[in-house]
Amino acid sequence: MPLPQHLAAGELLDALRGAACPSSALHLYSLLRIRLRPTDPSSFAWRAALLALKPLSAASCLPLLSHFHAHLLRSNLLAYPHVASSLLHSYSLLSPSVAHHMFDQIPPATCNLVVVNVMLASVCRSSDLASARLFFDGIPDKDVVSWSTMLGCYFSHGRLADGLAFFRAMTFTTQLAADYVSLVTVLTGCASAGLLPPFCRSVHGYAVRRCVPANRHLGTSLIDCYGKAGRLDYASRVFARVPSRSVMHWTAMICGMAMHLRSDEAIRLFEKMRWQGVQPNKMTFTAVLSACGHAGLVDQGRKFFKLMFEKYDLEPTIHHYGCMVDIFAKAGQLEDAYDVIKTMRVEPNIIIWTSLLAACKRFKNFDIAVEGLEKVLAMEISDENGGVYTLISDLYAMGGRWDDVMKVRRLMEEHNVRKKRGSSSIKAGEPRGLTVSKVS
DNA sequence: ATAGGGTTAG
Repeated sequence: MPLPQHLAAGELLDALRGAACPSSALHLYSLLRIRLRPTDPSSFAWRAALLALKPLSAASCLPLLSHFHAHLLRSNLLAYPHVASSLLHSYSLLSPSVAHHMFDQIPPATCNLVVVNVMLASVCRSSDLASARLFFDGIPDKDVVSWSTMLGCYFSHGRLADGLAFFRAMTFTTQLAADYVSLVTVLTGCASAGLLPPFCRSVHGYAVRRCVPANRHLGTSLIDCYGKAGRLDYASRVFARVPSRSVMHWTAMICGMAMHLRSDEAIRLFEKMRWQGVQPNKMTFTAVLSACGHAGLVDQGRKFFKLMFEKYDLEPTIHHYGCMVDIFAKAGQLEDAYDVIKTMRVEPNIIIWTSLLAACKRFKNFDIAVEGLEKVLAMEISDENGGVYTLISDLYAMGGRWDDVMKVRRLMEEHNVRKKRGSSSIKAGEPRGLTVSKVS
């Protein structure tokens, strides 16, 4: 980047806004500081500080950030809540414990609700649900951001019923109007659980009754939620009423179709979207490739996979490779599936190997399974992937490798014991009084 | 006007 020595303060601000890397941001900021030296920290100065802070949380640059922190403290800019909240936000992305420490140092005059909400989000990301709830309960004048942060925390901890109850408490016991972000949060929670359509309908109804302004995020979430809950009719209705459909709307719709095995409709939608000049993104390709997998459309899948990087210049991710392995594996083309794994440019994960192994079992091919068996056994197998042990042991039995069968059976037993103990200890340790009825 | 919560996948 050329040194913009000649730039005026306003132009430096613009350059700072575009700065992508920490060093260029700090460099521009120091130039700006020289420009601003005669004047005291003004609104102009702290705007610059905010812009310089953004790139500092993008990379892992804790030392740089601490350095900048010291400067902000010296120049008294940290007294501005805007600056303090941004710095806290940057810290919380790099190191939650440092963020916590900084929060304790913030003087009361600076610590407004925005600062507190940033800290709440940090606690939600890095602590357990109980600590987050304790922090939330301690906030005196909660606003809609405090509530939606806590709401998202329930869902990210997999506590769907509690999340929904919390949402109801928010709408019934406070005067706060849910905005589109809180609705997107609750809809995403419903969607990830594949919850029954009534939940989506009641959230949708709330949005209509309370005239929450429709925007593309809300529309996308509604389509996504209805689609995943299996109400493709409702999803289509929302989709049809979107004035200018973005790639996110299309993708949510295609995904819903793919998920409920309406593969030909998913593919038709995909082609229609392209025909209307909308550029598919990585998610769109994941959705359409999974549709091909479900329907056993090998050639279509191959075609779309090629299209993705040849026409749209998108680098395949592990999800796309996973879809391709699935497409070949389900069709019994085990060599092709194995070939994808061997040539892919990402490290294959347990899902991908499992997909191949399941097909090897179904099509009785031990030779192709051998490498996968060893790879999977070398991986960390989480409780939710526990079923893979049975698959592995069945495959070894199929190959006549009885020593390995015994070895896996032993691993399985250890795994089961650990699993049982683990889940019971979590239940016992869980705080009880943490229900929404406590919310005033 | 400027800071904080959400973003689709197997």
